[in-house]
Amino acid sequence: MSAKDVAAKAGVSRAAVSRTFTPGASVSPETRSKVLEAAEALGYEVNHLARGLIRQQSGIVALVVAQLATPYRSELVRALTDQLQAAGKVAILINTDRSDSTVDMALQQAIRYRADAAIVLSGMPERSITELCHRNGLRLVLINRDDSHTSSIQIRLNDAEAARLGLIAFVRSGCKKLALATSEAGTPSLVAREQSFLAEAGKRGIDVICERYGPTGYESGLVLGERLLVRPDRPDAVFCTTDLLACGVMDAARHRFSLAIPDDLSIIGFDNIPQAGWEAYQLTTFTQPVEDIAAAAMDWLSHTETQEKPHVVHLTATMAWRKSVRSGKP
Amino acid sequence: MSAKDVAAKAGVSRAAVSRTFTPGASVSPETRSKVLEAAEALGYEVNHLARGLIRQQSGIVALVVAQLATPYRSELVRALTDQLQAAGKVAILINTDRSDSTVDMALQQAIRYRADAAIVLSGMPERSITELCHRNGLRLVLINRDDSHTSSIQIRLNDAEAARLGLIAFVRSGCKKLALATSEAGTPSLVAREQSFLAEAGKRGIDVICERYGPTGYESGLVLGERLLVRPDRPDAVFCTTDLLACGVMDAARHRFSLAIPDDLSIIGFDNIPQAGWEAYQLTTFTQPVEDIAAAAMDWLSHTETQEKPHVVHLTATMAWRKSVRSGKP
DNA sequence: TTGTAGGCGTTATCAT
DNA sequence: ATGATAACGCCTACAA
Repeated sequence: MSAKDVAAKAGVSRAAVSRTFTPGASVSPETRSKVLEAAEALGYEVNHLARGLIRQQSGIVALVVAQLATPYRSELVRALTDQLQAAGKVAILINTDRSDSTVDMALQQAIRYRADAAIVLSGMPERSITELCHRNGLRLVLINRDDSHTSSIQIRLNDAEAARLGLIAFVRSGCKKLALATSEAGTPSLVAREQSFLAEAGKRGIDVICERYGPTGYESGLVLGERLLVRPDRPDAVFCTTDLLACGVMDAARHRFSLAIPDDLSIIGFDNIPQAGWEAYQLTTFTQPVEDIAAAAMDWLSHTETQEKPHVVHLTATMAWRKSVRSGKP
Repeated sequence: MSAKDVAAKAGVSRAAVSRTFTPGASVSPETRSKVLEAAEALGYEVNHLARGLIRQQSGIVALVVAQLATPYRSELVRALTDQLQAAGKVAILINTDRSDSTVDMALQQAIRYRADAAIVLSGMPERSITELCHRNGLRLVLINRDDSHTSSIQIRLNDAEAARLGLIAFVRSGCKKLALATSEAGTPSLVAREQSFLAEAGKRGIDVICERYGPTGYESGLVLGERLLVRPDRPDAVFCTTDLLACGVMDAARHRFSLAIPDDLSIIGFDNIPQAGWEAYQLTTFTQPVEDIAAAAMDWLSHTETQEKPHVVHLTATMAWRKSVRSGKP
């Protein structure tokens, strides 16, 4: 089942077989068809391990991700694999849920398989590992990460501007008592949203109740909702740094406090996960441009000229208006 | 950055380097440490492409999946990659959303990278491709698929028994007018659930309204709910072959027909996706044993003795009682 | 325990 | 256009 076997069966040299499977190589139509026929008969498939070895590029791209089962993450991974495949590459998926140091482990694994690039969706690689990647010719795509380094690209969102718009929406709709709900994850994008919301409020002299709890998931939202709504100075608007948190807050408001949304409480989230559009939520939020993110990564990967200066791409999450913010005037 | 470089720096032979990185090889502690030191200094990592080439096993396992962004699928993929990594393997993710023939393309890709195995979560490989996999030593794990073949394992659920239990639950709670909602996907597990529900109803002389529409997602559930609830003989219980469909049906009932669940309408789903546990749904459903599924796959993969007889593993989805079925007596 | 030599399946270079 | 030959980086007898 190797090229040698095919060559023997077709009565040609191994080189001829190789050329047949190399786009743009010079083979006569006759030998080509002889080779193809023999390959078909033998069930031959080119060995990409061997090919990668000699070509010095494997065609492999590593996807480093935590919390894959989360709506936004799975959507992004889907978009990424989709576009990667369309470009003739193959994705290896590395899960970093177990421990925090595993982002570095993941990158090491990527190096061992001589991946052409690694796309990091979660966690933060150590500087030393980043360096190691660079030395091993592993290009890095950092999505919503902070650290920058040569031979890598960062893809960023307009988190700050979005959060600012969220605050303005609350103010315009006449909300008086504003709150912010976030998790303890402290990832760059979450922090950016939080700080920008707070900063804009401060600029306008508005007080914001700030609550922070647990991991970034639905259950944390439930807890955050409870904490916020039990207060004597109950807020009438909550900006959640994530849709999952927002869903939790909404459910807490409705089912534990019998509040109506948006009449008693306005909510804004971030990500625009599928559930945000479900009838039960109809959440006003910001859309993660997953296809654009994937496209930006692909675009940079296809530009093989390894620019030495760090590269940053800014993408924008646009507001998706639904029904979780009341439209009344002050 | 190859073993040769490390050997030179450490003043030993290439073989010594190789042995240092091969668990259970005989190296003296002194040479070992010399090698490790040199490797560290040079940033050396074993090339798994080359290793796979000579060992005849790459350590790669392909995950073939469609609709990755769906809650159940992403959960399963997470469990699979997790356990794969724990076993020292690496997962390549192949997305088959684009066209139907791409399951075969996916398997071809897996062969080209000399994957040790492929785990198929979606779609159905052609018989000829299955054969090709076998010839290329690619072991196949089929999850909830029909076709069987030598050198492959099937992992199945108790779909039929679960559906039967669902019907019994409806009957016991005094529901009179039963319905079944499913998609047009026609995958083996969906069909099994549907037919078993219908069969048990038939055995008891109960009529079931059967509605089928679109892909297996929330939006289809909305449509199915609408169709079912607009009927003059409106059902008071709906078995949905999937939680996503169930959520859609529930939302249609509540928001388009102002029905209360479970008082006016009882619902049972399947999968136990995270959303089924959300306060807004509290859906009674059947739990996909994702960790067990992954464990079963891993277990079979670790047994390297390639049994020639096709192997089938049966796992059970247990009922998760929540609040979408009324508990009243007839 | 250590080093030497051969081969895994490709592709690239160089003749022909 | 085709075929021989070297090389990619590694592992594994085999011999020392």
